[in-house]
This record gives sequence, structure tokens and C-alpha cells, in this order.
Amino acid sequence: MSKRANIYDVAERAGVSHQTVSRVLNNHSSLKPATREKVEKAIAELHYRPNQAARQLVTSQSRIIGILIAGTELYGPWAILNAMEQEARNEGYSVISISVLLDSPDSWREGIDQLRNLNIDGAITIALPNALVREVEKSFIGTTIVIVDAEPGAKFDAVNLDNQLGGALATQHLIDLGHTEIMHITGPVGGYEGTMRRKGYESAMIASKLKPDVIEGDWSLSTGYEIGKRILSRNKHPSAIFAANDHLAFGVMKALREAKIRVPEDVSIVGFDNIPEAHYFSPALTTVSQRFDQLGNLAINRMLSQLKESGDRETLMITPELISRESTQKKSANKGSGK
Amino acid sequence: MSKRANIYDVAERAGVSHQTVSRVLNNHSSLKPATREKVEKAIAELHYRPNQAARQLVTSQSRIIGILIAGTELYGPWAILNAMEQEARNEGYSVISISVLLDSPDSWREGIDQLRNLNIDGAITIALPNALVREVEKSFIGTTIVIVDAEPGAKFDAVNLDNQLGGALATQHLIDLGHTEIMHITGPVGGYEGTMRRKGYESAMIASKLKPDVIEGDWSLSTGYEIGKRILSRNKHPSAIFAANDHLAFGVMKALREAKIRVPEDVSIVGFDNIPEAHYFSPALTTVSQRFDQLGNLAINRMLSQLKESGDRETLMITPELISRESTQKKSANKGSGK
DNA sequence: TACTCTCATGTTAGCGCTCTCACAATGAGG
DNA sequence: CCTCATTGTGAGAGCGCTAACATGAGAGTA
Repeated sequence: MSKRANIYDVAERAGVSHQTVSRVLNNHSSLKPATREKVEKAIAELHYRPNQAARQLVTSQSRIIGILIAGTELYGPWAILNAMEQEARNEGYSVISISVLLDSPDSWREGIDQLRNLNIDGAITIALPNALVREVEKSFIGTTIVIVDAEPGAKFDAVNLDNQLGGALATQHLIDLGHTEIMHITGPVGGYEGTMRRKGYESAMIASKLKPDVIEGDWSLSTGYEIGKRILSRNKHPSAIFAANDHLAFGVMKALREAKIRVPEDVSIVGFDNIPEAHYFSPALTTVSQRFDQLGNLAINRMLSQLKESGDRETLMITPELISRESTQKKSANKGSGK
Repeated sequence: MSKRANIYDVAERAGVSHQTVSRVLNNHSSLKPATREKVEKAIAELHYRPNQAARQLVTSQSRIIGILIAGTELYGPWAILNAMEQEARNEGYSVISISVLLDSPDSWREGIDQLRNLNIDGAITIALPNALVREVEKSFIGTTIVIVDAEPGAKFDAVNLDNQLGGALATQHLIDLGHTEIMHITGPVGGYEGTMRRKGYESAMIASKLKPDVIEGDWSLSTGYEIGKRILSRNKHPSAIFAANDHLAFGVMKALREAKIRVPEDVSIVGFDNIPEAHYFSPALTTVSQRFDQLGNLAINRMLSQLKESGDRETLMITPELISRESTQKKSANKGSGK
């Protein structure tokens, strides 16, 4: 076979006009079953596949959703992306993902630019810093946007985990275990998720008349480790630490281990995200679980219904859950603070 | 602004023909600098962006590369994908990734089908079972294909880690430490990577006149854990274990820990991949490191040069490296085997 | 029988772009 | 001053498809 068949080849073979073929492809109502069958037979025989470019050109719809994602070592965003891709596929959409470097505004511009050059039907952002999200909103005026894991804007749909609740859950768990000196290591400043988790921490602490104690971090293992060492260099360390994600928690735990401080006997640790490794870590990490797949599915559904009939803007939240494992335990009277 | 500007709007504004605008867009040689500037000014003023669909239609090139990836919890494939996306972007290409469920041939068909409906310029597979790779090759006859982390076919480019060398490296490391009873937990049967790592293990063992001892696994944490328990139920356990990836190693280590068997004092463990968490695990995992980013970049470069001038098929290999950390140590005479 | 009305299908235009070809303008050489 | 190569620009076709409109056959009504 020399060339890809087009709609005219199919029409000729089926003995109908190209338009009838088009109607079959698009499931039009007024079609005799007999003709439909003839056409379908011809399509199968010629291995015909509609040319998407031509279709796009005339409908000005690509059925492609662009996704801007933070290109990190983190498990979460990829899990969300994966869920989105599958959900989109079920609905006949495809997904183009662009990953940007969080610390490089040049890379932001580049990513946005790339996305604008594509003819995407809608754009989704995953776990981007607020500043970048605002940039995206400005750049895609007229395009449907759904914001995932970032500060909801007034004008666009957003889908988030209830990060504040999650932060409160983690903190309350430690409080319930009798801890009073509970330190929090935050996510990156300027990020929505970290900010909300911190808020949850602070409100839970204050509600129990405890004094918040916060160190600013980011999401990385190495930062967790560095901060762990920094905490140990104080003359007094807390009896419990709530890290804004599991990677930070892993990092801190390594630092503690190196200083022969035991988890959970000396210090209890709570993470956030429940990445697959958390359950297998030593000790298994108590953490706040979030359903990345659910987040992705919701975002795609929001996007598609927005694309079909542009309704009102909504902000959806999913609920986190505390998973208690080995890295936390009741505060024992004789231990905890004091170096 | 009511509508997106097209090439005629730009032409009118610049006072030239649409054709001249097209020449500017495509960097044609015979163009007076003055006209070029006029046109570029008009483009900027109108915020003109070429319509990709129209361009695709006439050039029959989408500048989109389709990627078929295993949708797992594993870090590796996503890291590769991430590298590919960035490298492709640098070259003005985009990437559409489709993730398939490894255990569902239905999902394979679906993924391949989706990819065929898109007008992709080339297809890349990442870490797919051999059977699926063959399926892809059959389905995309006439399309450029690059195979990453799978058995190279005769007809297509392939980019792989030297998995056999990696397996040998890991095994030899344990042998050098004095271990003689070294067990290997494999990756999934029917996968290229696991098979080659196993070969490396076996050849290293045999070269040292040691008896290979193999259990078949997959890549998952939970399987590692199950196998760990199974190993402990034997009346004798090996003094060292080489797991085909880090997740398996983590799983095994959890099982050992629960049985109060110490790593590395009682059993040494080597993993494979060097995922970010490996360094922070307790104990830090000795593992074979592979450069996922390099793999991704190479694959994209192969693809693009194939797209430009279709040369000969090649199979590229990158070299792994052993990273020695805490989870392995010299075999001590008094310990090791015996339960 | 003539008329409308529906259903099924065909005809035509045009989406925005690049390509081929034709042509105008410039300048060198006889 | 004419010819001819060289360079810059324009006109027109057509990529494969869908949407709007046009047509024709048959059914229903007066």
C-alpha cells in the first residue's frame, strides 16, 4: 500500500459520497444501517484512519489537553499525570505534558510557550508554585484551565487535596500521642500545598495551646536531611516532627539515625503523601495519605465537562487520611527533649 | 480581539503577501532583511501563532513523538519520560505519552490504538515487556520506532542500559566481599531488563564457581516483601541478596527487619536503579546506578536523527555504575547462613 | 394528482497553511 | 540598450476533513 487512505478512497470503495463517510465517522443520526455497514466495511478493508490534523483544522478542536507539571523527583505529580492520561484516554482525549523546572522562570516561559504553540483544548497545571499558576492564567486567556494542587484562582476550576485538614490531622495525631514540642518542616515557600499544610499544623497547635515551631523547607530528601542536622545542632530537639512530605521525613530520619537518635522512641515523625516507599521504610512512616489517582480523575472530569458546557467555576477538594505506622508513638515521660 | 490572527492578517498588516509571511516563518533564504523585519513586527503586534493543524495537514508532520510507557509506581520510567520531554522540547518537538497496564493486553491494544490515531512522527517504548514491544513494531510499520529498556529488535533503534554488566557488577561486589551464598531476585519474566540482569548475575556467579540461586519476582515493593518472607521460611538463608531493583530490595529488607535479621550484619543487600530514596533508606542501599536522564536524551536524539535522515539501525548502551553504601559489608565468618 | 414533508445522501466551500510555479525587479556583461 | 542570470515576491492549488446547503426519493395528506 503506497499511501494512507483518505475519506475519498473510502467513499469510492463503499460507493457513496465522502460526506456519507464523514457522517459514519461522526455517528450522525440519519443514516441507513445498510449504508453504514458498507462504509464500515470499506474503512476496515482500507485500514482507514481519519487524519487528525484535517479534523482539527476544520473543527478547531484538537482533543488534546496540555499539562504543565513540575519536573521533579517527586512521586505525586507523576502519579497524578498518569491518572489523568488514562482518564483522558477513556474519553477520547490525549494529553501532552510539559515539565518545567521549578527554580527557573526561563523554563516557565519556555514551557508556557511550547504549550501555546500546540493547539490544546485546555490546560491543566499540577503542583506549580502560585506565581507560575498566575502566569499560566494570564497566558491562556480564553482557554479552559484547571488548576491542580495550587492556589485556586477566581476564574478557573481547581482541584485540590484538603491540605489544611491533612496538616491538622498529622499534627493532631502527634498531639494525641502526648507530644507537646512538635516541630514542622514546611514545603517550599510560595507553594500552595505547603502553605496550607502549615496552616493546618499551626491551627492544630494553637487549638491545643502549643507553640508552633516551624522551619522552612522544600520537598526534597536532601533538604530534609540538612534540616535534620540543623535541628540536632540546637541544644534541644523536639519530641516529634511533622514533615510536609515523605521525602523530607526520610531525609530527617537519616539525619536522626546518624546521630543515633531513635525513631520513634526518641522522636516521632509524620510525613505527608504516603508514597509507595513509606510503608517499607525503616521504621515504616506514619503519614497522611492522598489519593493521587482520584485527584487526576477529578481534574480531567472537570476539564471535560467545562469543555462541553462551560458552567460555573468550582473548587473541588478531596479528603486526606492519616495512616499510622511505626514512626510515631506515645511520648514517654523520660525521653524526648534534651539532647 | 475577536479571533486568532491567521497568516493573511499578518500579510495584510505587513503589506506583503501571505506567502512572504510563510517564508519568514520557515526561515527561507531569499528574503530582504527589511521585509523580514516588517513581517516580524506584524507577527508580534497581532500575537500571531501559526496554526499547527494547518501546518501538519500540509506537511504531514506533527512534530509530536508518541511514547508508550508502563504505568507503574516505578521511578525509572517517569524519570526517563521527563528527560525525553525536555530534550524533545529543546528540539521543537512535543511528546504524547500513553501509559499501559502491564498485566492487561486489552490495555496494550487500547494504548497502541490511541497512539495510531494520533498523527505521531515516531514512537518510543519505555520499559515494556518484550511481547508488547513486538506488538508495537507490528502496529507501527512505516513509523520510526525507538525502543528503550527492552529487547532490541532487528529493525529498530534501541537504547538500553547495559543491564547484564549491571547485574555482574552487583554480583561481583558481593563476591568480592566474601559472600558465597548469593541469592538473586529477578524482575518480571518476559522482560528484557530483568533477564539481562539475571544473566549478569549468573555469569558472575559461575565465573567464581558459585551456584546461582534465583527467585523470580517483578519490580514491586510488595513482591520483594513476600519473597523476603519466603526466603526466611527456608531453613537456611543466604548471606547476600541481589535484588533486580531497589523496590524489591526495600521489600526484602522490610521482611528481614521484621524477622530481626540485620542488614548488612547478617545479610548484605544490593539493589538496582539507584532511585532517590536509596541513599536515604535505612540502611542506605548499595545499588547499581543508571542515568535515566541520559537514557531519555539518547533515545530522543536517536529518534530525531532517524527522522531527519533515516540511517542505519543502532543499539546504544549506557554503562551502569555500582554505588556502594551501607547495606553491604564483608561477610563475617561467624554469621550469615543458618537461621 | 398535486402538494408538502421527511429522510437519506450528494455538492460545495473553506479551515490555515506550504508548495510549486510564475513573474517582477535588479544588476552584470556584451 | 538589450540579454540573461539572480534575487525577491505573489498567485493558486491542494492537504483531508466537516458544516451548510442542495437535491431526490418516497410517504402522507388533501
